[in-house]
Amino acid sequence: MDGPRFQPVRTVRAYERIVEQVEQAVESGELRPGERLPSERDLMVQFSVSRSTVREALRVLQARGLVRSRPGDPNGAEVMPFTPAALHKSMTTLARVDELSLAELVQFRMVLEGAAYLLAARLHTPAQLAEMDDAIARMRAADGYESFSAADVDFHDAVARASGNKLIQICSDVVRSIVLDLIADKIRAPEQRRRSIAHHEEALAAVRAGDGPLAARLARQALSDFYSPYLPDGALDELLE
Amino acid sequence: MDGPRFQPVRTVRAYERIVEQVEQAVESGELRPGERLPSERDLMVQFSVSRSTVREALRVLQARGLVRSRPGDPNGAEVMPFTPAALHKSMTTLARVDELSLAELVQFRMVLEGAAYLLAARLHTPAQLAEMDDAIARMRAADGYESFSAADVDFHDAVARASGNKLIQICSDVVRSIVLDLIADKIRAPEQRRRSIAHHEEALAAVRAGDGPLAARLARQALSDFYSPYLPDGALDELLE
DNA sequence: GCTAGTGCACTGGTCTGACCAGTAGGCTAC
DNA sequence: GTAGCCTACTGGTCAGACCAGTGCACTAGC
Repeated sequence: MDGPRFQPVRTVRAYERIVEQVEQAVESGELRPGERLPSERDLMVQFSVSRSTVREALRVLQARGLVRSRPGDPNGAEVMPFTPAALHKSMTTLARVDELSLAELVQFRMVLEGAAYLLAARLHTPAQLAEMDDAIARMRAADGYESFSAADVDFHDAVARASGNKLIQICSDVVRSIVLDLIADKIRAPEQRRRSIAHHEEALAAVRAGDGPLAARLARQALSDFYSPYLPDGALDELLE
Repeated sequence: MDGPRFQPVRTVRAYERIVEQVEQAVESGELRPGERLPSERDLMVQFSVSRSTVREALRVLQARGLVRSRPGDPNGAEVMPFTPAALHKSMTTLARVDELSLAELVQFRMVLEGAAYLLAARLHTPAQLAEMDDAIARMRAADGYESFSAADVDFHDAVARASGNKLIQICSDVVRSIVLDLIADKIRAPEQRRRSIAHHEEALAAVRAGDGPLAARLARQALSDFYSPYLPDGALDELLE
């Protein structure tokens, strides 16, 4: 049985080949964000396929967030700058299909935010600290849950950016929005906001002082406090050293 | 200017409506993995659209990993169990477009693996420990890079599973394969393998002893050692407390 | 001369109807 | 009873058509 090692043949659909080619052009930088693809009618000539096939390929590319098309646009589809939308979508699906529990999501947030604070404490710039100060000020001034939440998101985003790691930033953002979405219907007591602000201030002080481990621990603690009412008892304890 | 607050109208394409409906059916559990969608010709009747529109919707659903279709199948498209394939794809794209540096990816791995070890140290089962032992044995017995790498992956996967957090497990897996892919062309000295095995054994001992923080630190250290040759000096130091 | 308005030539979105190569399951011939 | 064929499906692809939009060049009015 040691004859020539044949590979299983993979029947490749025409539209997949188109997707591959365009994808590769984008990834190699040959096609840059903002540039335009030829029109569908041009593409069908270039790839010598029918328009349906071109369109199916474009649908896949669009689902992956690589291009966007607009009806009536005299140019072809636009190559998009990267957005975490596709990442967000697939993670949301993962969470919705109930493969993921809320506890797992919050745990993941604790891990990511902890890392973000740890890094931010060591790498922050004065401008980023100012952003965090500003966000906390807006949290304190907020007159409703919506404005409070917006400022809160801004704060966390500033920390994530200060971490210098875009992947941490993106994933934090995605997971945060999923978690907030899942508990959106639950009521948040205004009293919780005061405690939340205090937590943020403590963590920010640690960041400012350059004490990464402390900042990380405070961040995890704050998340645990905030979300434990929605979770089984002790679900997050493992991450609070 | 305080008239009725009009919402900007969003023109919804027909195929998007189909995607939404099917997606919702899958997420709500109305359609379970393994079940079949009606055939395209049936769907065009049910949605009262043309087959092209149905097909474009199916392409999007397929790109999201929700369904799969096979030519000639007398049943319709199959609803897929969740796979992180879509997640993997979008993260790979993110890395390929050069939005992400190798350093950021490895940093992210250090964060995730650290968390996995921390949790695994506290939650592991005897069976999972046995899997880790077995993987290390196979690493030691490996006669080539390929078998070594496979055993290595098994080890890390066992740890990730022992963490009890599927999101950590999936993301670790995705990021690991991306990183390995990025440095695949670089040569790994066999001498590195011995050191790697020693690192794994140390970390496993810490896991077995239930010392999560130690296991996490060792795991991060091991990753840092392994990848630092491919990275700018000090790129990972921030995560080694 | 310059601007405001109007066509027009294009775009993407959708539809219709057709053909092909596969597959599975029932039917027939052995 | 079984091996093999037949048929009625499937998804993949093609061709050609229509529509509602969009941007731009051109023109009519100032």
